[in-house]
Amino acid sequence: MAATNQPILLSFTTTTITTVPHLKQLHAHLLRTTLLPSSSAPSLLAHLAISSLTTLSSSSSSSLDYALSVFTHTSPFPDTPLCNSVLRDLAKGAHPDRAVWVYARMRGEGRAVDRFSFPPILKALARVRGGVREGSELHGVALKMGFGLDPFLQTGLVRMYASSGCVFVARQVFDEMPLRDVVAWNVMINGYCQGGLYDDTLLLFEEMKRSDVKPDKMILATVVSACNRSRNLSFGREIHDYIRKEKVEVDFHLQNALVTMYVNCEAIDTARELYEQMPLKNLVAATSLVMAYSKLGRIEAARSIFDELVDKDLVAWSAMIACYAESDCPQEALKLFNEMEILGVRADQVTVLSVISACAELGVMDKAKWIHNYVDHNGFGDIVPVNNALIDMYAKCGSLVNAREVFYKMSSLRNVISWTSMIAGHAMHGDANGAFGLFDQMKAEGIMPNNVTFVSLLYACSHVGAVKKGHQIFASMISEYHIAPSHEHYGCMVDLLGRANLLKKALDFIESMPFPPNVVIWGSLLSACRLHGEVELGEFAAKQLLELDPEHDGAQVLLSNIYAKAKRWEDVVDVRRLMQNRGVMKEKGSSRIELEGKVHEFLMFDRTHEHTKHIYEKLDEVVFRLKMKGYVPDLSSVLVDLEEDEKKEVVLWHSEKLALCYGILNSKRGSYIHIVKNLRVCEDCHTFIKLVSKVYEREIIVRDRTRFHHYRDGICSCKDYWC
DNA sequence: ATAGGGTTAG
Repeated sequence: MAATNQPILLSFTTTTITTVPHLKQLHAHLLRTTLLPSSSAPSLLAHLAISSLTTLSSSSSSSLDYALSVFTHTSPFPDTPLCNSVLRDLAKGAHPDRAVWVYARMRGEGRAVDRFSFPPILKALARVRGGVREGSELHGVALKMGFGLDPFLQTGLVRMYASSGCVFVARQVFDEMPLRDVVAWNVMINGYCQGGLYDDTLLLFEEMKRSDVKPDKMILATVVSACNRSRNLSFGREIHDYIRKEKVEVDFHLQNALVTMYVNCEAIDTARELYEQMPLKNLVAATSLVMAYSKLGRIEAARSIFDELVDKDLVAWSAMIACYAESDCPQEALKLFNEMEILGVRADQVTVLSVISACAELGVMDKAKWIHNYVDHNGFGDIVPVNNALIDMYAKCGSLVNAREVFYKMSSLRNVISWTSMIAGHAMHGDANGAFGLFDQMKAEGIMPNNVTFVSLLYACSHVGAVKKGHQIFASMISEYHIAPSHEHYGCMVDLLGRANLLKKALDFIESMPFPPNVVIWGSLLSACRLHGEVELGEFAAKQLLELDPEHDGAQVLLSNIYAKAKRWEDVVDVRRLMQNRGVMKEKGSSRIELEGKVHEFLMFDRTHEHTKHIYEKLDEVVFRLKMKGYVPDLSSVLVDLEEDEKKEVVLWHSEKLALCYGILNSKRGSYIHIVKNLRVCEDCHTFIKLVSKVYEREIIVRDRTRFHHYRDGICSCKDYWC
């Protein structure tokens, strides 16, 4: 027996135990063997349990608890130094509450606490919620034992109090310290920083510089991170200068803190320069750069940082996927998600939310169903924000039926965002009554609407021209719900009044605002003027808008539209020349169509599709047949003063018409055609698609920039109240 | 035998 046991024991004592099976195996051996001297077994076992605790302290709680039970069941109970070192490991691990537990066991077993016990327990208590209660008790115990002036104890107390939100008590202890070294200063400074007291952070740092303690790299990292959080670029730069002047060693953490600080203080070029100097690219710095470039819409810059990373973690992947999802590149987002999956990186909630919003933007039912299935099969199905995102996605993919299904399945989990997503969904499909009904139901269930709920409701009103109801909702928002209207609410009202051709009232409304109108508000008025051919007020609105944003392309496009409608070609030419001089580009219209799970994208005049020839032939045929039914191309949206024939071509080659013809080619009578357009559908295309739905007997669903149009038998769900 | 500092991000 001894001969077979010995080598196993030896192998256990010379290597670290890292897994529970290891420990269990050893435990079993020790319990079975009778040959070990009874006195040495417990101590050996306790040591081995410790060696496993070191690595297990950050793993799953069940593994940890097993090792802990081995530790606490050794007899006699482990002595104080042994317990102290266990406390140390537990305090820095993933389950600091277990340190508190061991401390309780220690006391219960009559083991004395010494000055070495306090720092680890305090550290653990600093990381446990509500730990300050036991922490202050411990404070008293330590004072009674005469350790009051022990710098290790005091530093631990400062940290414990500060991280429990008791910064003032922490400061009191700090002020009582007879000797404050760089660690003590760091803990106090960090305490202010974590507590959001950035002014105090920087003040204390200044105070430290006046004392005889010299700042080191760690304290500088803390201070730089305070500059980051408080967006204090100038102080951050000063610290950076100090670091260079004093030749402080810039390690990983410090470099990281500097890059993050520059990124968040919108000094992205400086951040990039520093990043380029890093010998090893750190994930955190890289990810914050990716996110910063994403916010600026610089997709290629974000991607190049991302591509350089060798070991990408989930956050890096998620940031890049979100970058695409938020920058009008839903297909790239899905592609990247797929690559991530192939590499075996497991998505989390944040990733999934980005992917759902990419699917929403794409507007393709096939993909919507795919991600929904993914959600259900990967354990995200009960997460409220995920379900809310699914509701929004289905609405944006044209299916209120599916949106409702998700909504009803949520039952008791629904929150204000779930309801608001449903209301917004009905609004975008022009079902105002559905939206109002949901609102009543929501109130009946006691869910308080928020400002976004009201934006959605007003939006529903403006899509059907419900002027009276809109006023009513706007008033009740203020009086009943005490929500102060924001730019968005005023924008909806201006939109509502403007579309209803109450332009003067819209202007009055703008003038009644308690704060200056913004670009969006003037834009709403301007587009209403375009709709109703109102030149004078349109010019006024455009002038106001361009004063706020001289680069605004939409204003110039709309203004030239108004002039074109009034056949004021010289004015059109002037505006266009202005646009060209300023390099203003009109966003190109594009339309997507989904056929058998494949997405085809068309631009205006597009001739790149493999079936271009057939598509244009079909277009000729469709135009011919529609003309027989009385279709006359409406040229009023054409900006340029061309010959009539040329204008016709410009109108007929709009991307949605090309997509539609491709759809007719590839579908049968009685089927659905689903198109997503990035801009608004023009008036001519609107008429054109209505006629196609009748002549070719197709149901056509078009999502444009602001809403859905369901065309069937020559009629559109928007009842032509749109634009 | 055993003690105090920076892990940041969506």
